[in-house]
Amino acid sequence: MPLRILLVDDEQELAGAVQSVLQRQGHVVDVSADGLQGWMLLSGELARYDLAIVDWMLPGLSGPELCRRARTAGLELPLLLLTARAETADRVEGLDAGADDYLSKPFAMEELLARVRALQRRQPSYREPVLAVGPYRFDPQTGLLEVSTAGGLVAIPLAGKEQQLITYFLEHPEQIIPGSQLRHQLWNLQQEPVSNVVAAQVRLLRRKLAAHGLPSPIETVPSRGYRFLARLPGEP
Amino acid sequence: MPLRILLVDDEQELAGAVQSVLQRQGHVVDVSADGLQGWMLLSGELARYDLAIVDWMLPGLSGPELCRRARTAGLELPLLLLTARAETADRVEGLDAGADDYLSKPFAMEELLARVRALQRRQPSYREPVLAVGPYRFDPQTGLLEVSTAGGLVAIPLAGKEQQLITYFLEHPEQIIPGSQLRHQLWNLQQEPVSNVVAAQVRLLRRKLAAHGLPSPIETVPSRGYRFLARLPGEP
DNA sequence: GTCGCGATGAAAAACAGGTGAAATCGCCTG
DNA sequence: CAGGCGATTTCACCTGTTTTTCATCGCGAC
Repeated sequence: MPLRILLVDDEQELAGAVQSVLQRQGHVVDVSADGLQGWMLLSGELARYDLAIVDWMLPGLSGPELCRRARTAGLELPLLLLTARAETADRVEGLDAGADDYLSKPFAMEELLARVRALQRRQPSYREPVLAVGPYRFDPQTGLLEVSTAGGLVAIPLAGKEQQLITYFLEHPEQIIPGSQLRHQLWNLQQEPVSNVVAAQVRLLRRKLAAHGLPSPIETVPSRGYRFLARLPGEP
Repeated sequence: MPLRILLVDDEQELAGAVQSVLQRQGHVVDVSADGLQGWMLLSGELARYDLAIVDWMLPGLSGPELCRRARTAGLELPLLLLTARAETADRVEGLDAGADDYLSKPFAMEELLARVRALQRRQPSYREPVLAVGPYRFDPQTGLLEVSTAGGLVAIPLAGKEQQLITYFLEHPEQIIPGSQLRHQLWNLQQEPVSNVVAAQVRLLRRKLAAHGLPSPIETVPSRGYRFLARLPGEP
């Protein structure tokens, strides 16, 4: 439910406000003030974004151009263009460039949020599938993690961040995931590296599982990261 | 996983900070304050770099020019350009010059780290192959060194530096490797010569193998260096 | 012998993560 | 609006491991 959002806008003040509003909604937001840099972030492997909000006028690379590039590169995420102009001609150009929606400044935050919600719902990627790996099954709809053990099925309600965390783990089972990577995807870039949020959150998740009598599927690989084991101790 | 990085930047303070942050990530970093010297290091045989981070404005040789030279010389390592905020207009030039990514100053360290990670992942050489020589097999993914002996297969988990060391040995089997070379590749240049880190680390590795009942494949060639023997004593 | 280089063991330093308690935050309720 | 509540983050501290240093030793070459 929380989205990984890229905001590309060079107007400091507005960008800051939008970022904070979106974050308040629980989303994780990166901000770039430059078109080219925004493109880098979008096309790079830094994080996988669920949505990009792009200003029309940008240094480095214009908004529509950015959209065009994104589409050319085969990126399918929803793109929302911001512009000061309301001309129909512009609108058409923006949509032609691959944007999914369009919002003219000034706009009410409420409207932005509404569009974000709409895009999120409408877009191809609105499948929030149930994630299942080994004995673990997480349903984002209910926020319930179900684990099938020898003794039967255990269902554990997870809190927000715990859900995000387990989602990431279930999407990358058996892989060693550096803590820094988790920090990027679940929290955001441009953040002080001095924080043990990840360790803390991992601990909460482990503890919650333990509270239900389950062994932790999250293994710590010293100095490399964490690994989610797709099987309960005691299976092939 | 740890990279050999060249940082070319003439701003003392920034360079120092970046270096220390990168080192804290386990990377090995050389710093050059001069474009020409940077080029020397990059093109020289002293060390093989996995990544170069180059400032745009440099004495001796400009950042883009350095990139161009590197590409012309057929070097394929990822190049990351640092630019000042104002130079937005000519960023394209940087990319044209062969840079893979760029970052505008000032930037958050966290973002630099993220990009470094991304480049590392994105670049052509993202296959971290399993190294195998004779009876030795090292899987960087798991950090496990597997040795097939007469009695079966022994798997030994290795710590960070041990992994780097064994990697280097497995990449240069049967060759006499001067200690100084190891010090360059695994620690860094411009370091006090008064240190026996290499000997100490070699010893730790030998000891760990011995603890698992294996004879040491690392032979000391007095006053010349070390040699990794690709066979267990008792084979042709 | 003694020089130089590397080996050694012990100790120190640096580090990564884990932990519990406490602070903070957003949100709901009275 | 205050108070409460759970979720999340921070803090200070602890622990085990890894890495480096130090002092010393051994050995072969001169």
